[in-house]
Amino acid sequence: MAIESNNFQELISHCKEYGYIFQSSELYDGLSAVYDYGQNGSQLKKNLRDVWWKSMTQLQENIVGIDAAIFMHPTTWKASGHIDNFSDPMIDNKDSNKRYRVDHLIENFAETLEKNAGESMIAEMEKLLTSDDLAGLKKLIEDNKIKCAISKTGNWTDVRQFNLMFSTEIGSVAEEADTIYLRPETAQGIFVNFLNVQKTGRMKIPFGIAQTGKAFRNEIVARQFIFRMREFEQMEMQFFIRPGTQMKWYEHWKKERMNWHTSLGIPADKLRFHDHVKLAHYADAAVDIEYEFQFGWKELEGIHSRTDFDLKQHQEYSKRKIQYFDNDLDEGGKAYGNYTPYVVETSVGLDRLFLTVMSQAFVNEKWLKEDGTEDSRVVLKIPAAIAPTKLAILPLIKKDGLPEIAKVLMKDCMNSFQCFYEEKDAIGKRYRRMDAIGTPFCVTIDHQTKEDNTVTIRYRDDMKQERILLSEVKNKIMEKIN
RNA sequence: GCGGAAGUAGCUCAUUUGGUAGAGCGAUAGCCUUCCAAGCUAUAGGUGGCCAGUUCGAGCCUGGUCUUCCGCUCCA
Repeated sequence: MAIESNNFQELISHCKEYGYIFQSSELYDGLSAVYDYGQNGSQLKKNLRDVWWKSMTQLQENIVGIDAAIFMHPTTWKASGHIDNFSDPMIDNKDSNKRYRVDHLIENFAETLEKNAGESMIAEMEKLLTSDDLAGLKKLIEDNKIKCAISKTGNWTDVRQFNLMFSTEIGSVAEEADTIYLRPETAQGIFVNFLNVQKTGRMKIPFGIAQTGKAFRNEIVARQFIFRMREFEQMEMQFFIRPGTQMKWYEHWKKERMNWHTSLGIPADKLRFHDHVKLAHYADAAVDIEYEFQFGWKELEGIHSRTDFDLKQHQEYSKRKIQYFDNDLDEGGKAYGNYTPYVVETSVGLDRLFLTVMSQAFVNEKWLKEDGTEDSRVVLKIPAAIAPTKLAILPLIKKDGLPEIAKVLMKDCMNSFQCFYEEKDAIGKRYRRMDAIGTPFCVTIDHQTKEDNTVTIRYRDDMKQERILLSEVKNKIMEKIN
């Protein structure tokens, strides 16, 4: 993969230098793969979340939002399959230092055997996996003389268990405390609330439940800045539908979600669908919307047809009936009656969306001035609707009554959108600072303002300026950010 | 987690074989300035990532550790 690491490095530095993203606990040398959002980053992130929330709830007749807790009953994760499937036994080859998932290693080997021998080996492996017999798995590998593909040796470490879920205790008395997990995905908070929302909201299928929130995964390796973090935020929506209609809705949401990303200003040629070849245990169709980051095409959002797997699992583990009674009539004139709804999920990583927007917005511009010398600026061309600060209000100089006029405008605008006031330094320098944090509009108050009540409005993207009435500033900005 | 590389001021870097750290930019305060960074003055800011060891003496040598980057690996 071609890596333009310089550009990506510049973006990471820029994020820190201009208050977008800091490494967590940097004062204490940082915590690996955990990041904090700074004064500008937190506002951008909030704006992205708000835009998503509005598009998925307010603008949808049949989708409502919830905010489920991060802590959930431990049985949730048994039902969802995370306790069994979210932890993988791994083994390392000591000579090549290559690490394998034990099940992949054995499966690949079994495929090279005759049919019967291979199948009995898989069966043996399944038994050992189910009983968490790590020593037995190692013995199986050694007895069959399974070799590392790179070093060609059988010099293996012990089999070790990697659990991707973080655990902690609930209850302050240690002996009586129960182990609970930090949710590795937000989806289960929706599934366990399906009946609550459906009944109290009198929701009729098809309908959706949306939520945003933190999820936690103890990744073995977490890299690429905020692309893969141990603590991250998901924005997801579970759409509950009549069984048999899943492909229709799957296609519907594929289209909707792709359109949403392009409406955010992400160019279509930097986005693509990537179908999952190997499906997760719950899905009958799955696709990723990928963005072309500097480090390659990577998943931004997942759209999954999850069937009725999750609701059925929770029904089984909770021993409560999770069904929907559908009064609509089918083609034969009969009510559809009771069934477990199918689910189509859309799930986007907020942090990844943030990184996408920043990657797209970050531009290092260079050009020649009239006298032939080079000029440059670093600018974040963040769409005005989501930019952290919308308007900078700048008195040309800090005397002659100009700051007073500027402060009146500031007071008038700050209730409607994020403003920033600055009277220090030359005007060009202030423009550059606003470019660097992505402020789309600057308004400069000068001496002419005192005569005819006009100001200069300067646009970030093309650096063009125009003269407008002071009284029009607020409405003009409101127009541009909506 | 394994292998490789790196870590000096907010940023970019310097400090020629070990002798107790400097610059530019930036920041802050003031002056000057009527529209695209680079006019003047002053000030602040570093226990050289952290902890040990060797040495009379360590930013520089050794070990450990933390973090970052690259490769492997993993990714519901």
